[in-house]
Amino acid sequence: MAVSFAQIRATRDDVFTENCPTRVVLDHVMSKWGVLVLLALTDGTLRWGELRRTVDGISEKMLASTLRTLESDGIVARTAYPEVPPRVEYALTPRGEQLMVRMLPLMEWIADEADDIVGR
Amino acid sequence: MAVSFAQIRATRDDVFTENCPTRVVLDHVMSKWGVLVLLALTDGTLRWGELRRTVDGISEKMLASTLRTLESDGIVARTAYPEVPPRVEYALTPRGEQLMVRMLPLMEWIADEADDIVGR
DNA sequence: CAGCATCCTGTCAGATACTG
DNA sequence: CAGTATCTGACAGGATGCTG
Repeated sequence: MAVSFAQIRATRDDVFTENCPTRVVLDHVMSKWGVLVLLALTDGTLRWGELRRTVDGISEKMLASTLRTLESDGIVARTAYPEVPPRVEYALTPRGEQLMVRMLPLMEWIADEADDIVGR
Repeated sequence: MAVSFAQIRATRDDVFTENCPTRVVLDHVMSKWGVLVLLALTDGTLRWGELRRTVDGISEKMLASTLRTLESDGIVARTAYPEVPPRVEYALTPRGEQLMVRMLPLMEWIADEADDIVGR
């Protein structure tokens, strides 16, 4: 295995402690809707309505709160154009891209194995 | 970027659809306690009590249900020894190790960036 | 020691309606 | 179009007590 957990723990010993920053980021980024929104943005900028349609089943409320969280974490960038009708675009920031580079192999594996795991 | 989301989507077009296997596995594996338990098991077998102490803040109920889910997904293996007092050990299965190989780089990045993201 | 059964509660998330 | 506001129910999750 390329990197062991002990290695992570060596540089940061509070990964398992409640209320440590790692857990907070973990909850934002690995949340049910968080991953799906990030995944949707991986291939490029999307508008609010496109996101809503792409992430099947997400409510407006959850989309809004997910986007706000990811934006305040500096993972997603929001750009509003002063037009009528309004146009707002969402994209990954450089930090968000760094994140997705690491998350995509994981997603790819899950997508491949899912049928076997759930058992169909 | 090594792998794009479009690439995943090409082999599996239902990633964004509700109630598809991918979403189920995603919910199990990326759940709040799921990741932490998996992380704890990455460096080797642990007993129930060790897991409980390692994953700070987890309740017995959540530990039990998390382990049952991961076991039924074939990601974690449970071994009970017929002794008094009872001894039960949990370890990653080969499938679980495959998963963690892909999750560790992500965890490492999150652990590194967490302080910056949360802003301390 | 390693759990399960039960009860209880707070939060999250869905539905609906409204607005700049 | 891109949201916000409010209400409500469901369920995640905690506390407690018990058992093989």
